[in-house]
Amino acid sequence: MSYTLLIADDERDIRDMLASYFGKCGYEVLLAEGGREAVRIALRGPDLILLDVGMPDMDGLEVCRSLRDAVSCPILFLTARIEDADKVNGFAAGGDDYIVKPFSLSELAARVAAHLRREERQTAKAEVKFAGGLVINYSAAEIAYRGAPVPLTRQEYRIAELLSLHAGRVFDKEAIYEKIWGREGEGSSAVVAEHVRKLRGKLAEAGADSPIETIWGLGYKWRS
Amino acid sequence: MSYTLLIADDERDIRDMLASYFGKCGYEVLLAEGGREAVRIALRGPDLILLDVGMPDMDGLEVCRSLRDAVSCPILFLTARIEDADKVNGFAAGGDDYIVKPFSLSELAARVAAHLRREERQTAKAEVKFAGGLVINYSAAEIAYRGAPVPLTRQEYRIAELLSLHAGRVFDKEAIYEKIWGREGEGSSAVVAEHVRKLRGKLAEAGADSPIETIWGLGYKWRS
DNA sequence: GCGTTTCTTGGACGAATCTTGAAAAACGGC
DNA sequence: GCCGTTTTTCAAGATTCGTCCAAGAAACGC
Repeated sequence: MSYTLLIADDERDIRDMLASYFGKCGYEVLLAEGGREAVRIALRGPDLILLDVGMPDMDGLEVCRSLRDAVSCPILFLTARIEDADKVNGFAAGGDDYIVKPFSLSELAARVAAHLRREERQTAKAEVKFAGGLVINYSAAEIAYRGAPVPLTRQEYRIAELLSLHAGRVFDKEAIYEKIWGREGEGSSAVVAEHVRKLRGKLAEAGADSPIETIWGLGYKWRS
Repeated sequence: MSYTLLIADDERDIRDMLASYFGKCGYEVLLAEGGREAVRIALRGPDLILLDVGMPDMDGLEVCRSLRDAVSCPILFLTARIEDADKVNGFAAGGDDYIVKPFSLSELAARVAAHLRREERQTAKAEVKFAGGLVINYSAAEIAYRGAPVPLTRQEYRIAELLSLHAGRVFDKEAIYEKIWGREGEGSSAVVAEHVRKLRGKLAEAGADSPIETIWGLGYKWRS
């Protein structure tokens, strides 16, 4: 399961450098060249956002403020401004970390990983009950309906896991494919659709009414 | 609701200074003079832990490792060690932040607040409320009026999303078309107008008075 | 190796959605 | 109040999207 980063910086060199570095680390990378673009792309739901503070069209702080209510992922500022007051402003805008250029890539990577790990720790409960008698045991990778385990294949389970962990959030088929397969693919949407069909079939067979809803033209979501 | 911090440092001056500062900020403060004591007190479940790396009886990293599975709160390292490798070690040990001495109190306070805020955000839904009882949940791609979701099609939702994110700004029809369809088109204005009509219709049907205003000769805007 | 399970791909169908064109209404300047 | 322009409305055709099925490919356990 791969994480998606959104990197927003107006300087092409930095953007490319970060993209290639995190790409090599196994992350999916989305790029934005400016603040407005960052806001738009952020709605695709990255797992973490790296935001340059000084961008010409829309200030990073401003981007952060306008996103804060809409997306819940960690937002890390990158900046050359070193003053305390600047840092405090960054946090006040809703940022989760403030990294001063020039930064070392290893430290940046460690911080990114730490924030992602924290996100995961939040949701790392062994067992979660969902409406309708469905219970998912994430550590055992098992879904049960009224005590009886539902036999799922790997991809089916992973899709259920992804959607259920973010219950209520809409994922389009490409996003699901990228998260689970860790790469982009052309026939991705058909593959995902097929697995969702199987998954629904097995859940229905077990007697549960499927918690996976189709949002026409947008994707799937786990009923919350 | 006041948060409880655990501050672990073997130097009495620093401990007292931090305790008094965060005490004034309204936090409950627990103090530990060494690593072993920190582990013991941490089990009382503070909301956040400030951990000195260099303590005589038990290294901060060690403390962190032994706590990580037991407590899920953020752990912030305080240290004079500035090397990248040290920082990376800190994060690898399960730390959530790494703050180099001498640090400014305002920055430290901002970081503490950011980590606590993040904990809280986990439970909060990502929703934005607009005037007139309209609520948009961007991650669920859903618009609700007085709790009842308004069934929108893809393009309708996207237009609402675009306009609401930049409430108050006027978009002409070509601009909307380019943002959403990602290309230029000739009949674009008619297409957009049609979708806006449908969108208004559905919002009106749900009972909400449409937040989309027509600026004659210029385009549309979301009432702010 | 061999058989079984799981994954992936392609195509057909129906339904939901999008787009288009033309006519009616609204607006603003004069 | 009239006229050109812009917006709104309506209905029908075109397109996209999701579901389903079946068969081939790949991975897996033994």
